Amino acid sequence: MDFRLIEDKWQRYWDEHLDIFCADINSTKEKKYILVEFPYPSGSGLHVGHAFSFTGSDVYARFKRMQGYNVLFPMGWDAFGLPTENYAIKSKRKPQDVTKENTEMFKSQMKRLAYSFDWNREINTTDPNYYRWTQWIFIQLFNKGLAYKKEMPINWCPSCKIGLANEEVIDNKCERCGNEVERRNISQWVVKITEYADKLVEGLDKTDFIEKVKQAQINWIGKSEGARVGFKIKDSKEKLEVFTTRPDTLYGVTFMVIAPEHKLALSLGENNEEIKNYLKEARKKSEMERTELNKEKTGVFSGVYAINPINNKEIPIWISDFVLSGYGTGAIMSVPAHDERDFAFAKKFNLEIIPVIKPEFISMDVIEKNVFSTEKDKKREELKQIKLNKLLKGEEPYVEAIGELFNSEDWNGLRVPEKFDVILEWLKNKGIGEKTSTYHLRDWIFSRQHYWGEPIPMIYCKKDGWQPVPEKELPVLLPEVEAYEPTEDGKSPLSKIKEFVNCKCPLCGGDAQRETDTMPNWAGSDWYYLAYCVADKLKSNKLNDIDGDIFSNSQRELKKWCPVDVYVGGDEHNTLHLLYSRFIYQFLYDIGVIPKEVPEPYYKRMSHGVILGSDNQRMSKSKGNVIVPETVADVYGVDVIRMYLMFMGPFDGTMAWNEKTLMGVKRFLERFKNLIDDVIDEINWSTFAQNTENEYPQIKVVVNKKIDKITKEIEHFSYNTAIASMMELLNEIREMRSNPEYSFVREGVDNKVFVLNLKRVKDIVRLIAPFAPYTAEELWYAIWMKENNKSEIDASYESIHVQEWPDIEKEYLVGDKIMLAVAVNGKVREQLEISSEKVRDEKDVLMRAKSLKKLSIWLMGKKIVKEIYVPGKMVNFVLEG
RNA sequence: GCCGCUGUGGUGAAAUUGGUAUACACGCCAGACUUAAAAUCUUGUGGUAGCAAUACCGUGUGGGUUCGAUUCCCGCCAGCGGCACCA
Repeated sequence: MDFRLIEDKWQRYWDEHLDIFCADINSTKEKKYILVEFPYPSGSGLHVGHAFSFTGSDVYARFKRMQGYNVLFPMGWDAFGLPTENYAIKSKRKPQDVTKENTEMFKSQMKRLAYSFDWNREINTTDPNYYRWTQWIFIQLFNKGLAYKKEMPINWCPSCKIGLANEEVIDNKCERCGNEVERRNISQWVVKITEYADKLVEGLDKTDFIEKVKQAQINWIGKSEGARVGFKIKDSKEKLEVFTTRPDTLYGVTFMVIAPEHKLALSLGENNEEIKNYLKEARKKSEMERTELNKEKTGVFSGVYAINPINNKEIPIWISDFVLSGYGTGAIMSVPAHDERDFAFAKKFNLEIIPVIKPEFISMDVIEKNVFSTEKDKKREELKQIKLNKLLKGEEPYVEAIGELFNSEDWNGLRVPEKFDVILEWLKNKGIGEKTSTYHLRDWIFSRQHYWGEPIPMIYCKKDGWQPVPEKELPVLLPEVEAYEPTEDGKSPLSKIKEFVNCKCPLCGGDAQRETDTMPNWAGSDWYYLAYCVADKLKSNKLNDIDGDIFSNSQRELKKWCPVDVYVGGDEHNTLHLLYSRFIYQFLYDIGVIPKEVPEPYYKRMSHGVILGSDNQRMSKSKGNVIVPETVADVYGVDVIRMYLMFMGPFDGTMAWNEKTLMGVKRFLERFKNLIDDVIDEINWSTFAQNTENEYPQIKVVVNKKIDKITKEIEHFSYNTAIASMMELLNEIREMRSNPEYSFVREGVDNKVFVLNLKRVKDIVRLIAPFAPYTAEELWYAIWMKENNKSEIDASYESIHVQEWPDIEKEYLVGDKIMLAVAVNGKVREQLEISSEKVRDEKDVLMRAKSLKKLSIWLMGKKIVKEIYVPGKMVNFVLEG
C-alpha cells in the first residue's frame, strides 16, 4: 500500500520540523489555546474514542494555525491511577515502567494519526517535577484552611480496597470495578470545595460553555435558598438547628426529624436500647438503600421534645434515616401537610398534621381537556375545595404549597411564596431564623489508600498535629515498594515502608509520621492546562532550585496563553473534572498566583460525541465490538479514518461505526487525489505564470463560495458538513471537466483555458489539509516539485501545514445569474433566472415572475392580494380566496 | 419528580435571522467495462396516483401565529442524558 510509504515519509519530515506545530511565546500573532482532555495511558492503547476527539481537536488546531494564529495545542499523560496499579500487581512490574511503555505506545500512535501536538510541552502527572506542584497546591489548600482531616463515613470498595468519592460511586457500585460499595469510617483528607460553591456558579457567567454544561454544574452544586431556624430542646440548654426552604410553613411544624448520625441522636443512643439499635441498623445500610425511592419510612422516637419558636408548642423529635446527615444541618422541621415525605412519615407513626396553606394552584392536568373556559374555572374552584377538605382531614398533603396562609396567627392571609421576604424579615426581627443557603455539593474526599498516586505532603506530629511538608522539600517522592497491594486494613502500601513513614516534625523536630494516603487521580488533572504553559520550566528546573512557586514565577507565560480558548472533552467530565479544576483554578487565583486578567480557566467548552460499535452498543472488549484505529489505518490509511470519523455525524453526537460509509470517504479521497494529479499534468509548467489568470470564470464563484462555507463550518466544529461541502466542490469540478463545453485545450494550441488554474488547485489542497494532512502534504509537494522544477525535497520546501488558509475573493461570491423560486400561495410552482445585478430591483423581478408562462395557469382569473419578494431567494403571490 | 436535549427517507444525517425540505454519504435499482467477480464509471432513488407532463400528501402528534413553519408559541406522545428522601 503506498499510503503507508507516504505516511512514513511525512511523519519523519514533521518530526524533523517539529517547530511547525509548536507554540511560540515570542510570536506577535494572536494566540489560540486549544486543549483536548489528556488521556489515561492504558495498556490497550489508543482507542477510537480517543481518535475521534483528538482528530476533531487537531482539525481545529490545524485550521487555526493556517488562519495565522499562534496555536498552543499540547498533549500529556494523566498517568496516575488504578488500572496501572492493578496491572502492576498482577504482572509484578513497576507502575513506573508500565506507564513509560504505555505513554510511548500512545505517543507513537498519536504521531501516526498525525496529531499536530506541541510535543515540546509534553507533560506527565506522574513525573516528580510535575507532582511536586500538585503537592504544593495541596499545601496551599491546607494553609488556607481548605483541607482538613476528618473521620467520616466513606464509600468503601471492598474489591479495590479503596475509599471512593461520592462521584465515583454509581448505583452504589464502584465506578472502576463494578462491585457493591460499603460504608466505612476512615480518617480522610477532605477539601472544602463547598466554600467555593457560589463562586463556581457565578464564574460560569465569564465562560462561554453551552447551556447543558452550565446547567449540569449548577445542578450539581444545587444551591437552595431558605432559612436556618433554631428550635429549643425542652429541658435542655441545647438548640436544634434546621434548614428549611419553607419558613412560611413554621406554624405547620408538628414534629422534627434528625439523621441517625446527628450529634443528638448519637448521645441519646448511648443509654437507650431502642435508639441504639436503630442507629446500628442505619449504619449498616448503604447510601443507596437509604435513599431508595418509595421505600417505607423507618424511624424511632427520641423521647425528647423541641419547642417551636413561633408558638412555643411542644413537638416530638424523631430519628430517621430519610434525613441525610451531610445535607443542611442533618435535622429537619416536618410539615406533613405540605411535604410528601413528612406526610408519609406522619401517617406511618400517626403524628399530627396541621395544614397552613390553602390550595390555590391546581396543576392543569387534573382538569379535563375540552372543557369550556368558564367551566374550567368552575371545575378549578371545585377541585380547590375538594383538595382543601382532604387537606383538613389529613388525607393528603398539598405539596404545591402555593396560596394563602391560614392557621398561622400573624401571618394569616399572606400569599406565599410571594411574601417570603416579609416572613424572613419577621423571623429575623424575632431572632427565630436567619436567611441562608445550602448546597447539594459535598466536600471533596481527597484521600486514596493506594500506591500509584501523588503522596499527600503532610506530616503528623503528636505534639503539633498535622504539618505540611516544607515547600523546599517538595516533592515528597513516591518511594519504590515491594508490593503494591493495599494492606488488609485498607491502608496504602506506603504505610509498610518505615523509611518513608518515619520522619521529623517540621515544626518541633521531634519524631513524626508521614501521611501514607495518596491523592485521587483528579488531582493531577486539576492544573494540567497550566502546566502546559510552563512546561519548559517544569522540565528544566532541578527539583529544588525555584524561589517561590512555579505559577508566580511564570506570569508572562500564564498571561500569554490563558485562558484555554476551546476545551474539547467528554460530557462525563462536565460535573467532575470540570468543576474540580475550576475550583482549583479559582483558588490559585484567589491566593494571587494567577494573572488577575484571567478569572476562569476555560473560555469555551466543546463536547465531543461518542462512537458506538457497529451493533449500536458502547464499545467494550466483552462485546467484541471494539474498533482499533490503528487496524483501520492499516487497511485504509490514516487520512481515511480521520476523515471518516469527522464525517460520521455532528462532532458532539452519538454515532455507530459503519465500515460501509467509510468507503465513501475513501472514494472521495481517491477521486480528490486523482483530480489534482490530473490537473498538475495538464498545467503547462514552463509558462505556468499565465495559468493564474487562465480559467473559466464560473469556477471562481464555485470555489469561492465553497471556501467561504467550509471556513464557517470548521469554525463551528461542523465537520460533517464541511466535508460534505468538499465533496460537493469535487463533484462540481468533476462535472465541469467532463462537460465538453468546458474541456480544456492542451498546450500547443493558442487559447489555453483551464477549468482549474494553479491558484485554485493550491486553494483546494489547502482546504483538505486539516482533515487529511498526509494526502494534502503529498499533493502540495507534487505541486512544489513541478513549480520549482525539483525532483526531491530540500530546505526550501515549505509544508502545506504552515500555509495560509485560502482567502475569499468577496467579488466572486455571487455568480452573474441567480435562480429564484416563484410560489403561489406559498407553494413553489416555477423557477426564475435573473441576473445578479437585478436582485435589488423588486419591481422588475415581480414583473418577470408574473409573466412566466407556467404561472399563468395559477394566476389566471384570480386576483393577486399580495406580492412578496425575498431578495435573492423567492417570490410569492398570494391570491384572493 | 426536577434539569437539559432529541424526534426529518431503507441508513448516518443536511437545511444563515421563518423563505425551493431531504444537501453529502451509505444502501438499493438499472446500465457500461469484464469470460466472470471485485474495483471503477454513468443514471435513478420520500410516499401515493398517472404512460407522461403533473397533482396531492409529507420533518413524532394536535392546535396557534404567518403570505409562508423542520425552524417561532401552546398542549400532548416517544426516546436519550444528568440529578434525585437535598428539607
